[in-house]
Amino acid sequence: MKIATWNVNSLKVRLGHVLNWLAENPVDVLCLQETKLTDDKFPVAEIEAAGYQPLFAGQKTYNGVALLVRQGRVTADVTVNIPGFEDEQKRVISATVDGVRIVCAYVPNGQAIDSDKYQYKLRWLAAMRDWIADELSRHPKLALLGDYNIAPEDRDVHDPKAWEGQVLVSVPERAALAALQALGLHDSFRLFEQAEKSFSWWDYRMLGFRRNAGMRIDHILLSDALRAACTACVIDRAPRKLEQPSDHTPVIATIEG
DNA sequence: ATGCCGAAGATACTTCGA
Repeated sequence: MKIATWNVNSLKVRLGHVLNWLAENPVDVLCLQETKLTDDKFPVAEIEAAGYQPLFAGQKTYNGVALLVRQGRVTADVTVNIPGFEDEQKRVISATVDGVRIVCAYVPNGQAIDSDKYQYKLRWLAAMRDWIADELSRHPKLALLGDYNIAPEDRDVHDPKAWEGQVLVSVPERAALAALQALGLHDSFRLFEQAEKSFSWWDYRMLGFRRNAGMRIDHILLSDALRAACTACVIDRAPRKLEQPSDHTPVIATIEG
């Protein structure tokens, strides 16, 4: 089984990239973030024609998440957002696919340490932790994929000095990510030998991609059972080189069995 | 160089992203 995550920064603009990528990379599940589409605008026909079943929860302008599940996979128990956590913003969609619990998450950005949005980010992450603890008790095979808006370590940041103490790397955010991992979730990317300065997002400004001035903020966390079966995790930089790219690029994990 | 780029709602700019 191959599972992937990609913040597309508008599915309307990036639909062609997504369809081309799926043709080249026929993963079993692709998790999308920042679709920025209300559900009535979701390109259902195009996704189905590409051989995928779409599950989605969107809103106008901001956020929006989707799961594209390869046709033939058995899908059950679709959940939108974090149960019990009141939230207008559409940031989570989950489903059980061939017995694996897939959680697709778009973690709040946080904007700045002194902003309300940062407090919301920390509250959101605490609610996510509590809910995932519950989910793990029901689903030993669980993968939490998405745009975490957190760089776990300094080696995941192009210029740690410049970013020190800022949003995406601050101590409370990293502690919130560590609290998720303490439930028994593992950063699949770090299970394997990886190139230095491996990133999943680059700023559109200041020639970020050309200078490889990026961050690794898109992650695939795997439960113990899935970690044991994981044979690879890679970042695919190719879509970031296309015309009119998303600022994020896909991350893919391979799980045997 | 966070006044930079890009998307979206709107229609002259603003908000937000990371």
